[in-house]
Amino acid sequence: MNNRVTLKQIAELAGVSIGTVDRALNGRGRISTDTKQRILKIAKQLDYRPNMLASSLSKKRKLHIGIIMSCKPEEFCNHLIHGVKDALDEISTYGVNTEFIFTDTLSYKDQMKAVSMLDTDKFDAFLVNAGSRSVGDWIDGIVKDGKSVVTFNTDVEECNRLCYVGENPYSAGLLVGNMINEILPKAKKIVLFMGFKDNYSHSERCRGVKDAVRSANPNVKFLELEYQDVADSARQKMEQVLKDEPDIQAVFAASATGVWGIGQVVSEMQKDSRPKVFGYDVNHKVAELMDLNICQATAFQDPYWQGYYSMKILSEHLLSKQPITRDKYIIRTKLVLKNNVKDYLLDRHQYDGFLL
Amino acid sequence: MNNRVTLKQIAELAGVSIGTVDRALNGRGRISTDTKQRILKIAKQLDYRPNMLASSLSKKRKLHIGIIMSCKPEEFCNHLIHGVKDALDEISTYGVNTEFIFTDTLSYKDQMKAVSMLDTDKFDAFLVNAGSRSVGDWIDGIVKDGKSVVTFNTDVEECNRLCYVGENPYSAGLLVGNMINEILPKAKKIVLFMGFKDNYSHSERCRGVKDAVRSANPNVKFLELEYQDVADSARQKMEQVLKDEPDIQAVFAASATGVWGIGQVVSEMQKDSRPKVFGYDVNHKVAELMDLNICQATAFQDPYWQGYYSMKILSEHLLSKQPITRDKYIIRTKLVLKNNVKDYLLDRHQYDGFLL
DNA sequence: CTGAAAGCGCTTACAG
DNA sequence: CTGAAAGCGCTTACAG
Repeated sequence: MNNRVTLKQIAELAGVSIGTVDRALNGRGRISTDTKQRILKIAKQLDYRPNMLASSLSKKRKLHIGIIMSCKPEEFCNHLIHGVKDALDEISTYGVNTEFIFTDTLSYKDQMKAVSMLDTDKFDAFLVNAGSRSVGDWIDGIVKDGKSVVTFNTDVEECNRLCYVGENPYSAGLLVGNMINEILPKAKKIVLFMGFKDNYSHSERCRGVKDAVRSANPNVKFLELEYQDVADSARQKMEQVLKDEPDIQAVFAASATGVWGIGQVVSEMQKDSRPKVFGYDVNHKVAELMDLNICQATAFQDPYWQGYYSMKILSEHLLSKQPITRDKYIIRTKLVLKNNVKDYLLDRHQYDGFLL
Repeated sequence: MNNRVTLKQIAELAGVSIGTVDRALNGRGRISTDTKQRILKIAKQLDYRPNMLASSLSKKRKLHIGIIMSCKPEEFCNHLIHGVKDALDEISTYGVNTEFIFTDTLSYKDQMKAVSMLDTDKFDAFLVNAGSRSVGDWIDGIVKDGKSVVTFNTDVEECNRLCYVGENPYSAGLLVGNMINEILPKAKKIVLFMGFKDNYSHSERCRGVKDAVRSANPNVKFLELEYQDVADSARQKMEQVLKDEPDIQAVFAASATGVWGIGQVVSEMQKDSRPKVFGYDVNHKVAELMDLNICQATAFQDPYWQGYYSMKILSEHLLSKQPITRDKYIIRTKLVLKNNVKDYLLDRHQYDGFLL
């Protein structure tokens, strides 16, 4: 509509039928090279841009997309889910529908168990929150069957996925490390807590923290601990490390679970002997610790938009047949302080008047 | 398509023509109340949701939207413009086109001069970067003519605009104030620089900074200065204030222009006598000052998404005839440190793999 | 290799 | 108050 050129206009100018114009423009069926060239030239001259509405309406396509992800912790995963669903709402009239395949954790075992019971033939594509490197093999198999896969929230680089949509955990770690430098420019000893040392996101976040702190403060010492992503375990490890090393000035925990366990211990300490706590992710417990000045800063991954854009990028690619141009679409991790943490505590991302 | 219910199916079930179903569902023309009720009931039972593609395709509507904004500083405004254009790309097949009305500044005078030469009858709606309170009167006149107005980037609350899309400058100020507290928990004297004291955004940002700092540090003293949003003016005021008050520990400037002027002066001082600088907005000069450890933190407004979503919200409202449900759509202002400032220095928002 | 025609789901005059 | 029909711009069998 508007002033835009249509197939019909091109057909008239070229003296052919609109079916032929379609063949020239979309490479369907057989067409002689010279009429094709003629039509292509006219289309370019007139700046023809196809009307996607009409195109979508006439090809009554059905796309079935599977979403493989964990459903807990709910406080985090619900944001991912809502993002995916909102994107789906925008494109469901184009014939896209989805099926969520939830697992309890992102472990290889859990994900493979869920996937093995799946009739993958029903699906045209998958969105996968790739929890572990080994999922890459499954993805490669799927891709070999001609299906498309986009990873989101966590990535597996060495596989044939189309692209990744999510944070860069190393950069996010640098940012938190930068904050530690601002608050404790002369820290001597810092403890880094990881849920699992071999969890890519956790270890990358810690690597970022270390690199940022070391670059400003080369003599700092780091201790690294694992808490199995369980708050009680973090609490116990924290108690132990405080006994062994009473002079630690800062603690970083790579997940909200760890922040909570550590925060419990710190809250029982004398105010002037407390180490500063730097966390990851936002939930009500973390917010509470920030309010008490126990946790100084945390990081927000924007899971809603990770879900939204992974879904949107995948389905637009499938619908338009246009190639995906980038390997990674990075959602920047945001630094959250006491004062703005409440802005990130939304039951659903867009509630309360916040958009981004 | 898909499994979704169509007008035709409803028509068959109700034993009427699809024209009648359309009249029932969309309140067009005359229709007897009982057939209307019957059709509405069936539609609800079947969960009928109109196919917006088909709807848009058949009503060959043309919407003309005017965008009133300043075109400088370019480093900032280009992000707004690109956001608006990208949103437009997504909806131009729905028959929306736009016209930019650029002014040199956001002053009432400049904006009214541009607007007075405008044939407002051509337009269905306006997006306006409302620079001053007085623009509200013009907006009210436009709205009285039956046109829709959305404000973006800066707001005028007391007028009949549909909604505002942009930052909350007071909250953003709180965030920067929070950062000052973390770095200088015992600051005694802080200078606040505003481009213009009666600029709403600038004064709100400063109010936020003050409130946040005072809540943690009640005895702090504030000095307030104006620099007419000119770097050289900021530089001179800074030199003067350092003479009068050599013991200032922190400076906040409410715009990038001010940060640059102030940063020049600070860079010429001895390292150990330098006050810490906290800024606003991101550009190459601010990034340079951060790299030199002169500016400790700055705030990022996300102008790209302000432009994108203001355009998207306005046009979706016009196209769908659905009411806008919120008065304000807030884009959260992000805290930027030395380490991540480069992630925000993009020629165009989505370049370099960053999405959000 | 090319054309004519039906159809996607909706809207909009036009009859009656 | 209601129906039948044309049309939005494109795609897709089906003829030729």
